Amino acid sequence: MNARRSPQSPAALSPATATATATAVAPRYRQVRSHVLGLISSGTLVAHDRIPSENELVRTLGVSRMTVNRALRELADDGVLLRVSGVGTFVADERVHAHPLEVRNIADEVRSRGHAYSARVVTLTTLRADAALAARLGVAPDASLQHSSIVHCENGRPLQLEDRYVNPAVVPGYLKNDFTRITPYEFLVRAAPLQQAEHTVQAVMPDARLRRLLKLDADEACLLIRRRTWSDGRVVTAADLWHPGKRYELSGTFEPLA
Amino acid sequence: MNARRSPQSPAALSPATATATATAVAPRYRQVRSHVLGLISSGTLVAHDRIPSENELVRTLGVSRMTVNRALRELADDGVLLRVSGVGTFVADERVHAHPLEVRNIADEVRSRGHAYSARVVTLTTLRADAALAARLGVAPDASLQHSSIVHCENGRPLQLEDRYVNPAVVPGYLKNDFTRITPYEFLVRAAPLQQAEHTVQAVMPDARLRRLLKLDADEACLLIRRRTWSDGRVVTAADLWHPGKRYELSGTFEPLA
DNA sequence: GGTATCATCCTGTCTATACAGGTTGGCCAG
DNA sequence: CTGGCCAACCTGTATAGACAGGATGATACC
Repeated sequence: MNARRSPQSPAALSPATATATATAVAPRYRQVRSHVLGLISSGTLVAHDRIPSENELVRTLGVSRMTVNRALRELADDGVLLRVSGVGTFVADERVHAHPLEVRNIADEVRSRGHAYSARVVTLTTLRADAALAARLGVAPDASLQHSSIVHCENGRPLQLEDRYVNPAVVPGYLKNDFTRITPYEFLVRAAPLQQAEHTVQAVMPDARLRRLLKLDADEACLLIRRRTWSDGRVVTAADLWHPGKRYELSGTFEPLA
Repeated sequence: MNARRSPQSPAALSPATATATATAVAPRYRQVRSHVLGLISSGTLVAHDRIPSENELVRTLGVSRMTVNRALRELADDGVLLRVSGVGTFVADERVHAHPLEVRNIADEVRSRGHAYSARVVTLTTLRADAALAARLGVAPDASLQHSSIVHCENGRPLQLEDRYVNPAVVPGYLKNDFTRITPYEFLVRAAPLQQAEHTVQAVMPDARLRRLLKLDADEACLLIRRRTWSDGRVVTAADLWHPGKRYELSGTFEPLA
């Protein structure tokens, strides 16, 4: 079952090689990438659908096969597409997989998959560190900490609950941000250069709060990533990142230096 | 065949495409990648050093510039190199942003904590690959595979259930081992050098078998690490590593920048 | 019916060539 | 010495053409 035929494209992409239009034009392989992402985000193609073959895209978009190939290969690297040699290229299924313990901006990750990012702020508070938090952030017990609790969503579905504690002595003004417009990551990396990070990964059973905020199924486990980041030898922030077990996995390749 | 008669040069790479050697030859851009990684791991080049330009590598390695370009671009994407348009390509700083999951011997891990390691062999069987397993190991459906199911214990308590599938065409004699005396890891790294590994990490709910073998609490989630390792371009083994959520976590720390 | 073969399509890789635009260092004129 | 110009080099992108090898369906043969 091959399903959908190629949705007639409005012919070629940018004004071909019109030399230099005043404003910078995205590279062609980027335009091909956007075109395919558009087919997915518009709903024209959904998971498991076959996308037009490289040669079809060559004809409809008026670019060379190597250019199409690069666009599709990168989308496959990003997990958006699945390529099967000799068969075709398909829209990957929904399971989200992020890179191994990497410190990245979740909004960028979601957008790179061609999906809509949104955030919901659950709570923003200033609190006093208990013994565990004080040890985790390297501050005195009872020190003042800023705490945010934010749900990051992909296409409106919860992808991560982020419980974050920030040491105001290192980065002041954290709670003044509008976290529906800027992610904690974006603010913090600008405020304090990231120099060291520590991760732990655990599987946990969700409590009632988690089930509610992440809209979890009854029999769904949670992947918990706990992260601390340092700048200038001091802990900038500690975060608990909770992910729905059925829709999220870490993945990555490891290549020993030859 | 042999389209690529290579204009031989001093330190060319593989013997071009010598038809079908029994073992698959890595693509040329992969060989370029390995060559550059070798310069770094050998200490010939260190952080901030400039690496040979694309055209130099073209001359030294006897490949086309597009092939070199792909290798370097991918290494830059991985954060190994830093490319500056118009200037050159440099070895990047030590990585702060990513931490690969390493492949380690669980017996060493346990012993390094000063604890007693023991293993219980649950099953050892030869079986035929179904479609999913065939895809995972890159073999034909119905191909023969060797499977081991082993519980690794720390001080007598289950720490990991390892479900492992081995391609006997790559490493024969896997099931002949006494896995209470040698771990699958120890046998396999000796039989086939580890050249690449892929991991995914998920949180899952345990089924009855898992609860029994890992002696899990009723409300305990499971951390599932799925790993594939390659040698000479072929999948040596695929493993499902199940860990009790309450007693296991992955962790990693990144060194500060110089 | 079953089976073997072949044409066709697909992705994956590789090459040779080309042009763009940025950077750098040297050379020359003022 | 300074400033401007330019050649040489670098990466980034794009193209056309080619072959390899897997997958697939049609066709011819037994």
